[in-house]
Amino acid sequence: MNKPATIPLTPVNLRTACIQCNLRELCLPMGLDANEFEQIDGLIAARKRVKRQQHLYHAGDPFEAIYAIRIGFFKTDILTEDGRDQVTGFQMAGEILGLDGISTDRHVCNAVALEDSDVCMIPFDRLEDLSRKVEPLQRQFNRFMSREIVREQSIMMLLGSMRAEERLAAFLLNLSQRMQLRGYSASEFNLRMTREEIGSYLGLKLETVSRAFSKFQDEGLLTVHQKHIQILNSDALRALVGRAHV
Amino acid sequence: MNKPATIPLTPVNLRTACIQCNLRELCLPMGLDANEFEQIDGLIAARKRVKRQQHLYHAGDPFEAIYAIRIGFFKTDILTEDGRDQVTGFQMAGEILGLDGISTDRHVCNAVALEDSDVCMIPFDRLEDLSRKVEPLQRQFNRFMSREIVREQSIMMLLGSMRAEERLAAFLLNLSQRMQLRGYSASEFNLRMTREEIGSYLGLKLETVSRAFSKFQDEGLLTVHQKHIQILNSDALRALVGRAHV
DNA sequence: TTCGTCGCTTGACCCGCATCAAGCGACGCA
DNA sequence: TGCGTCGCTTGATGCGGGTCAAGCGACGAA
Repeated sequence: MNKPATIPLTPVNLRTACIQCNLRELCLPMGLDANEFEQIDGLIAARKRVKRQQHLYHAGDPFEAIYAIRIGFFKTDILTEDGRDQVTGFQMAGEILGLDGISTDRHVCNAVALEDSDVCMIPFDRLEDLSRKVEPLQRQFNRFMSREIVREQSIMMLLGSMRAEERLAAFLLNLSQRMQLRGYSASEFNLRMTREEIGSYLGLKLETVSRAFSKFQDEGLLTVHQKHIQILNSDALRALVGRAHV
Repeated sequence: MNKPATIPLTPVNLRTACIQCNLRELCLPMGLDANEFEQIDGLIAARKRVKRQQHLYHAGDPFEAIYAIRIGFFKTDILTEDGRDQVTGFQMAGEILGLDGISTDRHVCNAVALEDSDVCMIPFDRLEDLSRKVEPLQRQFNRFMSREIVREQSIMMLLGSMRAEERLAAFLLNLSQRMQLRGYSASEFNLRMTREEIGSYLGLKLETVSRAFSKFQDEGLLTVHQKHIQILNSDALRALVGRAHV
């Protein structure tokens, strides 16, 4: 459990952190008006750079803040003492890390950058204070929490009732959609995670993930070259996910 | 999709709803002091009786309130149009239903009573208003949301990395612990749900659940008679859940 | 009391995915 | 430029749990 060296803080003009951020329509302050933006001034305490493979926080660390991703890509995972390990999510720009720490005042997961990343640190007590004053912020925050609950429910559905290829198809479509939301191509992108991490997230072994990729490629649904994915037939992927079980 | 008749409202002295409730140390107002209890007066808009097999709400219904269970037992499930169906949780007294509806203003799950039940309806806008005034209520509510996130993460772990018997053992231990928290026996209780519902929750078929019960019984870990469970060796169950995968 | 239904148990069989194993290409480092 | 490592692919084999099927006991209705 060797923790990384202290993460350097980046000095920025935090008074305008959110207003100038081009993610504000995806992120926590989504939908706030100019006046409300003034009020949430000071929500961001710091920016942190997290290099690839570095931890943003560890399971068990005291919970003090949540983090909004400005740039980069993360995974969260849980490693139990008996060696069971599971990726619980992949997060990209505009998404929030650390919500699971609120319940026990300690982080439950590890958060690890899968590429060099940049996050906004939002001290939780400050967020609570502001949420009591700025109603739309309170509402947005509640929605983000609820959205996380819904997201996890859909993973439960996936793990509980889909077979390997359906899971991978669902995973790819989800990634594709989130890339598109951020202005990237929905059909062509680079995976940031390994086959093993995908498998861990989907409840599969890496070999099964690899085989499913190959099968999709053989069937002309997509092309894979290492981490580069090009989706050729997203309808077929959707059909896979949506098809009823006999 | 035949909806049940309107659920009858029970007239009660709602001004003292929480103060007089013996679940207040498990439920949302957990930890509030006398003064704060005064302030959250009016949080409960109504009580609802929900008879066994009746829906409290359906997936797709507009989200207006969350519900605190006073008496009874519920399941939540999702039924997708392609016939995939999954139980996403079982809820008992003091627990909160409906948090997943916040994100989209519509309920995502169905909530069905598995025995005659009694819930407190908490209109969500009223809760948001009060949360802005009563800081400990805000904190408790955030903790409940986060706790739901953590609960679902543990189900993800279970579905992603445990085998059938481990899943059932984890499920029984969890039930047992929650029974105990509510003053019931940890070692002897009646299941409210069918084998099929257990299986759906655990990502297994009902036959597999049944076989695992029989195996546990053969090994002397517990006795099963229909829905009546007596746990004889909870350490062995814990060992099953905790054991490392080779 | 009888009958029908529902939930559960148990057996037989089979399939999807895990497991084990070998090999290969990309990449980083000496 | 060569070598080691890491991530990935692919094949062979086995097993856990899904599927199909039969039967039974508890319970409710007539």
